[in-house]
Amino acid sequence: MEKFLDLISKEVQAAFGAAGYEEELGRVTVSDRPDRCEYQCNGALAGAKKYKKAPMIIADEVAAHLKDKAIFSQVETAAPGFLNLKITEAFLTEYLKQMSQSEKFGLEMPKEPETIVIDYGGPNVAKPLHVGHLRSAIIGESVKRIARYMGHQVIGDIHLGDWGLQMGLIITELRERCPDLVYFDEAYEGEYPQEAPFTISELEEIYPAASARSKEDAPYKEKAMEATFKLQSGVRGYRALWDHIIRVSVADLKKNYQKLHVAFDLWKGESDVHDRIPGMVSYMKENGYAHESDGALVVDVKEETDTREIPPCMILKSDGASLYNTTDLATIMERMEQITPDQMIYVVDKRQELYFEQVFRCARKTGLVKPDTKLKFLGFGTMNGKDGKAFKTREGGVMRLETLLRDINEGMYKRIADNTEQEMPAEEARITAEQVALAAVKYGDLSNQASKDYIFDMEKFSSSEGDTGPYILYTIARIKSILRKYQQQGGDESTVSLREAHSAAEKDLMMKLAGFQAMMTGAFAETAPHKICGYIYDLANAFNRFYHETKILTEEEEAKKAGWIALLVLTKEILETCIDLLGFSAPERM
RNA sequence: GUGUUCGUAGCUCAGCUGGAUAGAGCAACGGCCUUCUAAGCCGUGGGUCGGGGGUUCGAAUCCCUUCGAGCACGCCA
Repeated sequence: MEKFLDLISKEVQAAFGAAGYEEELGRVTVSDRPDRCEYQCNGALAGAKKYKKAPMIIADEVAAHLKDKAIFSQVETAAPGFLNLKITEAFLTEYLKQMSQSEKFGLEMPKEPETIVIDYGGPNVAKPLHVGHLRSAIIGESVKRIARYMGHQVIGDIHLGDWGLQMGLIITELRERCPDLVYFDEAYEGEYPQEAPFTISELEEIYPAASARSKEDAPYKEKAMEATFKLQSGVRGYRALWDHIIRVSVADLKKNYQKLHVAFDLWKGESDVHDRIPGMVSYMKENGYAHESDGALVVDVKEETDTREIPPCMILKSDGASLYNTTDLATIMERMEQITPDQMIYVVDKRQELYFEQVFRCARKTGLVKPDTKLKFLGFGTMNGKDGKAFKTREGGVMRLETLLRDINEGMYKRIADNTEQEMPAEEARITAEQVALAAVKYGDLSNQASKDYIFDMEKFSSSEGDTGPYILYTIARIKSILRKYQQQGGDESTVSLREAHSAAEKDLMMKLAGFQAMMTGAFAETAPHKICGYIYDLANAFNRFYHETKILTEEEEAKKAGWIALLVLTKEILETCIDLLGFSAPERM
């Protein structure tokens, strides 16, 4: 289905053409002045210079060609050259009917779907998730769902930090504590135990301990580096231990991401491309891309148009070891081989922008990707506390994600338990609390532009007043409640049909619904989940206004009531679709 | 130092491919429940869009400059 605005624009563009002007000028937008019109076109103003004519004259000429068009109920011109339009109820209603009968509300699917890899999450194994991981997960998940809904083939890759010194540190610390473990017996040739010699809680304690010690204890750090080397060169016992670390850790990560409604298609990590690195490095050397600089191996990525010096992309450190760049490039190489995506999107802290610029340029220059493969950096800002500084616990430490979510859930549970309006069993209250809490957190994050820092204010996010997740859920729960009662009255949702609006509020709601496709297209094109938030907030407002002035279930005229029910169904479906794209869901009641 | 992002109401944020009177929410104040969820709705007050200059018929939006804040700048990720 064509977008609503495009259909209107088409008419106006044709009118511009008929009046002897270029059709491009006829682009229509939603009105800035709802007191005067519903849609507006500024083309006459834009065309005034080109045609050396007063904009008002152009506007009047175009208006003359629009007067008898069936889709407009009002065509007016206003100084200095605005074209003010209102559309007919019939046209709007017909459009919404088609929308409600179409797959994905008539959203047009791409002729050639893209394959897109989204790299987000990026946790390290053996380390608990903390609030720093929240944004990547929330934004990445939403971007993934949006792209998928738009008809593309999307693969989410968690890209674990599962290689390197951190692993050596854990192994070293384990060896200090339990030197008798069979994994450290180099003479051992038998099978290693199935059971890991540690739990996730132990693992989470071991890493920080080892990390802290390595900073003060040089010989210890030596051992850790040696352990890292042994692991990477494939020493059996170390690999077996590493396998345990990964398994225990991944199981825990899955559990935690599941609570966030975040699901990855690929659980790849840095270790997956380890074997590929030597080949990639020699490829870069042999083809003259890489050269030595201060002992390190680098690829120059400067370009003439640069306004500043872009440092070269380092492939190997001067001690010959690989680094993050190396595994990232090797990962790109592997993806091109195995998936051949049209686009790769990295949802990463914005402070890494320069770094990724180097990696992308290097990948392009060395032919790791095709010339038309898009590499996109989606950098997000910092999550700050109410003081405007980086979000911390009261004690000043890094807050674990689990702790944060637990606190929010508890607060929300109390809120529900205290609610006298809706009494619900404890079990339902618990599930509802989790749903509302997740909506609060995600909406609070996603309603801000991803690239900006934002203030994480849980009190504000979990309030149902204003532009918040709970407000959206409340609106949906309200609609669901009416639909339930309608069924109890013996009504059948599946047979109802939309009717023309009887009030301004109803028409406004209908026009908001009609804007769904344009909004989705924009949100996808700009990888901007906050546009969905803005849209559903407007939509929820429009619905609540309509709700307050309209008594639906007590309406005596059955056809009228059925028309409203149809409108509610469509509103609910669009709201639920949108929140699903944001990564949360609504309860039946709250 | 170089580069980059940002500066919009008391607070938190939209708007930024130039268009009419710069929008929300919170906070403040005032209304609306014997009828579909008041976690709601309606209303009032509140702004030199950091400052200055420029381009334009028209600038929060584009350009320059200046002040202020954040961030990044080869062997971390």
